[in-house]
Amino acid sequence: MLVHKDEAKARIIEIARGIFSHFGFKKTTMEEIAFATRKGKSSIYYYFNSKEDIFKAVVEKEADELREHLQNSMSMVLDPIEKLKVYIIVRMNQLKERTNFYSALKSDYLSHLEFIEKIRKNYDQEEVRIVENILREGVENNEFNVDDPHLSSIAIVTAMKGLEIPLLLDDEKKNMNHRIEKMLDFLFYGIVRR
Amino acid sequence: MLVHKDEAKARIIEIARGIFSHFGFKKTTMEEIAFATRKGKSSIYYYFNSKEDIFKAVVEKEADELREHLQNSMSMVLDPIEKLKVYIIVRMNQLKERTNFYSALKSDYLSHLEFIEKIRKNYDQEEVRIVENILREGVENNEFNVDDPHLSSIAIVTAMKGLEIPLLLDDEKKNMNHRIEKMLDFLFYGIVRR
DNA sequence: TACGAATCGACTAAATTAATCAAATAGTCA
DNA sequence: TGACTATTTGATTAATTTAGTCGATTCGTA
Repeated sequence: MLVHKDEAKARIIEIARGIFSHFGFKKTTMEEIAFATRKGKSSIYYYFNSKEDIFKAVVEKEADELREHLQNSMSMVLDPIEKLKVYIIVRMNQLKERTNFYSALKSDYLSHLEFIEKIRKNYDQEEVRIVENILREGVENNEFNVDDPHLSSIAIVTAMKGLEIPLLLDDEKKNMNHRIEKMLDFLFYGIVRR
Repeated sequence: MLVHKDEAKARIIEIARGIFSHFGFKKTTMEEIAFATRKGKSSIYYYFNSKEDIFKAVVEKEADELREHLQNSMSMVLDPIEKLKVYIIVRMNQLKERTNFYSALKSDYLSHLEFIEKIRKNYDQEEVRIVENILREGVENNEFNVDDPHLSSIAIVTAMKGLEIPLLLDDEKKNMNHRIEKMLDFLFYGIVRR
């Protein structure tokens, strides 16, 4: 019964993901989620307390998958320079694939909603930590020349955010990899100990 | 002033088309249309009397374009057999390209709304007339073997509608041309005078 | 049968939204 | 300029929509 319930929840999350990704948080109604899951609206509330909760679960699952993908990719690499490179590239490519989802969120220009911001900030902090760890490793290995890893990691993550915008807005996803490589060159030229 | 106003209307129609095509009629709000056109919501009402009116204008424009495309394609062809073939193929391919628009409409399962049905029926009648004319031509040329062109044209249009559904629902657009050809074979084997 | 798990319909309070209107602003031409 | 029209807008409202609740019903199963 416990397992069964979790299965049902997972199914709701997955179906809701599809709807949220197309219509965004605000425009997605509980009734649609219910209808798509072939349940009554009230049944959904048996599994989740609110629309927000479903949305959080969806985003968390999304984040989990991204996280996992990143960890898998990085687990192979030891050298901090390569690690940072892989991290950024994989991250950007994943984002590229998830563009639909994120652009749907943007289309609620309700994005300012507290809890969305909160989720976002949490995830940003996690990213900063990951990058920071890579930087520290690089400093220890004497490969990086960074005096304030924390501040630097914030700068790098911020730079990545900056690259997200043209990625989400434009459809010039083709030049993207090229642009990322450029940025990496620039970044390393300043960071790597010569 | 008159021209200027029409330009503004045309611009609103075009921008609204984009929003409708993504969110469907119901989920699209006047405020969004206004925001996207960089106008106040009330300004939109200066150009259109209602949301319905905007939607009608959008659909009409869409239909006009399809019509024009069909006429262009058919103007080249004289033989009724070829004409019918071209008509069906072009029509289905156009529909394929416009799938986004139509599938957004489906996602309002408010599609039942009277006026959407009405628009649809009007357009269906027009299609029946076109096909009917082609059939009559074919009968006169002694190429077709059809005793009731009107009824037959309804049958053919209905068959095309039948093909629309898998086209809209599935994403197997690849097999589509193949399927259309099959249908045409079947159709002609029964229709063409041997 | 009994008992908890799951579903559902009916309902409400709150939020959203289409449409209106009167007032403000921009544009034009004599 | 000033008078007149075209356009835009903010405030408002009436109607609709929707998130969330609750009590009742059905399902599964032991």
